[in-house]
Amino acid sequence: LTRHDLGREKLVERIWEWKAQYEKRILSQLKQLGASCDWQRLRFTLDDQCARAVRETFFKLFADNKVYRGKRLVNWDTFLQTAVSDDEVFHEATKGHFWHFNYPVIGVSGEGPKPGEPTHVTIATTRPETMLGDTAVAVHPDPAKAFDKVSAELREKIIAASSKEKGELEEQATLLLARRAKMLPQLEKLRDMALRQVQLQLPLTGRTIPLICDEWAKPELGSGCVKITPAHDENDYQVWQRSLARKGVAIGAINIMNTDGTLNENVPEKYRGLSMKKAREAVIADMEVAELLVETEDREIELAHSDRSKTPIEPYLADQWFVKMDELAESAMDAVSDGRVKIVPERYKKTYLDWLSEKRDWPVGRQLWWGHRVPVWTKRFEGLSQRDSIIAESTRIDDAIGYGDDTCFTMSHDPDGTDGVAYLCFRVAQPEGEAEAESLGYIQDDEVLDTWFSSALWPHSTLGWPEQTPELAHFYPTSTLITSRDIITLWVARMVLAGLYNMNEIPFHEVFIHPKILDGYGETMSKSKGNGVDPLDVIEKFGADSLRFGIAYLCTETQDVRLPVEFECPHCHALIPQTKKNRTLPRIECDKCKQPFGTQWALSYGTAEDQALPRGAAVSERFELGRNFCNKLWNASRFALMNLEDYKAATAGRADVKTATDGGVFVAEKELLLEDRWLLSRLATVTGEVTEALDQYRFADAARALYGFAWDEFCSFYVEMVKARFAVAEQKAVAQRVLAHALDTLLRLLHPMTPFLSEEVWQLLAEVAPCRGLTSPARPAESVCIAEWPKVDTIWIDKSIEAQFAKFQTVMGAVRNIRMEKNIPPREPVQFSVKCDAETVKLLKPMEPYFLSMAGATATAWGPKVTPPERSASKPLEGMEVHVDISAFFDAGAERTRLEKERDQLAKFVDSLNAKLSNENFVSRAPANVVEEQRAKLAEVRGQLQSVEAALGKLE
RNA sequence: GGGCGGCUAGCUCAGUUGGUUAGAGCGCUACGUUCACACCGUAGAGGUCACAAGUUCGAGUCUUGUGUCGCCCACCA
Repeated sequence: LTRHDLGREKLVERIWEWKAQYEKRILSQLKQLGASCDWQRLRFTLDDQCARAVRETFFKLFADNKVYRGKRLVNWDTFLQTAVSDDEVFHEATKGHFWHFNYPVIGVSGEGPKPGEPTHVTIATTRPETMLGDTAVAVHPDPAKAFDKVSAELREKIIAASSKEKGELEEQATLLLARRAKMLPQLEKLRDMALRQVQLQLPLTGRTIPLICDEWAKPELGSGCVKITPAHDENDYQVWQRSLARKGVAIGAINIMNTDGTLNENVPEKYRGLSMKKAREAVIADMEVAELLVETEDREIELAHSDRSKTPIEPYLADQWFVKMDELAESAMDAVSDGRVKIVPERYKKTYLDWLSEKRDWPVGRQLWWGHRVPVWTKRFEGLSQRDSIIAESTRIDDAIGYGDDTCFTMSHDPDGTDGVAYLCFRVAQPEGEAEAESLGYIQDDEVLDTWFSSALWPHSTLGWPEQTPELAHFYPTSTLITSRDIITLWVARMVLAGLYNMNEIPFHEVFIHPKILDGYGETMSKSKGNGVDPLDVIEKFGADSLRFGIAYLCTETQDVRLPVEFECPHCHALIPQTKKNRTLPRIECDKCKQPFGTQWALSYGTAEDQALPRGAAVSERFELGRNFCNKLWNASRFALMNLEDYKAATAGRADVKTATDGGVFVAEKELLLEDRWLLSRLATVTGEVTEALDQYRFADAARALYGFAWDEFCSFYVEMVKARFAVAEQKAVAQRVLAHALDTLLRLLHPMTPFLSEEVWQLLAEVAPCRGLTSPARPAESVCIAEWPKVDTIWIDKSIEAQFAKFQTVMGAVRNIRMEKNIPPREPVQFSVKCDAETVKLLKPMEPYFLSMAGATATAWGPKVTPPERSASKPLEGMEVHVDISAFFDAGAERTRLEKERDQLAKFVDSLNAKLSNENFVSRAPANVVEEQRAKLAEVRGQLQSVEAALGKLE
């Protein structure tokens, strides 16, 4: 349905119906979540406020002389915005024809062509119907020069071209030369005719049009002459503009199209009311009858197409409201240049500044029927007397309303006389004033304002402007605007300039431009394409925190994100990939269970049967990451809570304690085990990383840091280790305190990304451990969302502790690795020994219980003099050797294979290091520390290689 | 046509100021359900970092060019 089918009132009614449907859905979902919302009140408040602010702004601009009436070409989507039926619009995308027409020459003041001059000018067009709006035919002002220029360009191309393309290009050059020889005299003759202002007969219309000179005519194409239709073609429009700027012949512009896509009263009667497509047929037929159709040529043509209807766009000339941008744009540029508004990432500053620097006036009118209507009433006048009476009337209207500040009256005159238009603008809706104006013959403008006009006011209009509300005073300017890059110019720039204009103050301090989510094919998700995911479906399937965390995880600085979409079969829960084909279908059959289900389209254009089908959700597997993570967190939290039942807070003020950053106290330092100090160090480091990442809008970095820490360090190591300590009475209390504290901090850090989960655990944690904290045990906030953001406890950050712990992890990894490679059954106990220095022994010996619980391995010996058992699998590590006794599983062949593989790898590494170090350039030019590092590495790896070779030798 | 960005494992993406043998999740392979978690655990396989030239002792990282995909703007950045 188009607006013409319905009429304005019905259309608006329909839109409200659609809105109401959406609201109902949202409301019911809010209810399910237990939320309440006075939606009606909110909606009307916002709508009223918005309308008021729009009118106020427009009035200010109008009174400030920043609004004017101008002309521009509007790209008209004939299919979507007009009443013509589907078969009356052009659908061909690239196939088309060139029609060659002859326009008779009637010379200067009708005396006909001079002897030797052509009697006809031939033009070619892909859109014959537009000839009814022609206002000139153009020929190049200097065809010889134009030919030379094209030839020169072609020659440059030939030089740069590959040999394959060369032949073709050279052929083109030859043709061009031949054409030049043949056509130049004729074109120069036409140019001379244009200079003496020769007129042509425009067939079918009875009008005469001038032959003019303009660079748009291309001597190398067609006949070298081009018809000019300024009201329906962008390039012709430019020709018109140039002709106005030049002295001499100024051509006109005739719009031949109604807004419903039919021809208007500016064409001869027989064509009026025809659609453009029908008019084309008629024009061609009539030209043929008049014997002015020279030939028809098949051609591939490029036309601008509407993104939505896929039909070609019909440009047409329209009178429009413009807002002058010079001062406004300047103010918005300054705000960013001098840093009052900071754009993140910074490269988008360029987009913003470049666009504004053009200071192109903003056409604010739109030929739609929904939106804020332009609050201007107009009345045409002819002659001075009418003009004077209109001025008198305007005073009367003012009087009728009673306050003159709220109306603004201006007039514009036609360029050529005393006729013109009077404009009345009302500041606020004034039924009496408007009625008075209408009774005097004023008509309200039919256009509505660009949607970005009201959007530009968003930061202050939503806070009640133009009233000076407390909200406005408190919240304006806001802190950060978060948006997508494709509306930096449309929205961000305009919000800044509107804010500065209305409020005299920027609307926000920072603008964060986030990446954009695309579908699996790299296309922008959109409702009309049907390739989106419904966040509500994602929440239904994966959970709200999973969605939120998943999005944060994807929010990297540079990249757009591809999100392959799948339908979830409501019957068997299989996932069916969304394809370009199935994404617009109202019903789909499941690949797996072969049962049909409905999609989001079932409601809009499915049959009743489709609508009755259960709906398949549109989701993406990429949110599994978030779901798994949340699940992991939940289970780890459950474990912690279970084991904190007899938790006792630490007592403050003990003498033998480590003093923390803020002077508070915890447990004795000597009570803390290596793993505690490792965890606290990591926790402090990660807190710093997350805080910094969030401060800089690096959401993915924050999410990744938390994911890695929570899963690989907190769960996989600390929680695993703490299990063993809970079994030992005297170790339990300290472990509990550290665990409670770590979980507490982790929840605070996670809260921005997993608010529901962290809040739930926070509440449960408060039950078992109401008083917690490292430095000064205290009762935390009653909700995590108001809990203080964790500070970085730098006192715990200890790189040497982390390095020591890494040693433990490496040995653990080596033992596990050997177990797997030797196919030792998981529950089979093994024994191992480690050759290492005395310091490492001190470090690792206390960890023996963990080797048992986490790798099923018992240590038999530690120290520098350890020798491998008779039948063992060995692994060289940095400064250590791990030997696992595998007498029960010994397989000499397999062990040899493993060692040989290891040897080859190490040998390769040694070679590459050797090569580097024997390169004199490297040794002399690289920084000393880098060279030293490489040397140390080489020594280390050589040692490892030797031990592998020794183990191999022993096997023999 | 101009501007911006992407191209790294089968897929989706990280990769700081150039410096060890380039990482993660999913998927894949093998093994494992007994004490938080199979939405799990342990281990493993998998990469000519789009291509070409250059700078450098050394390039995924810097420079230039080419290809390709995407977005924005298009008489003008």
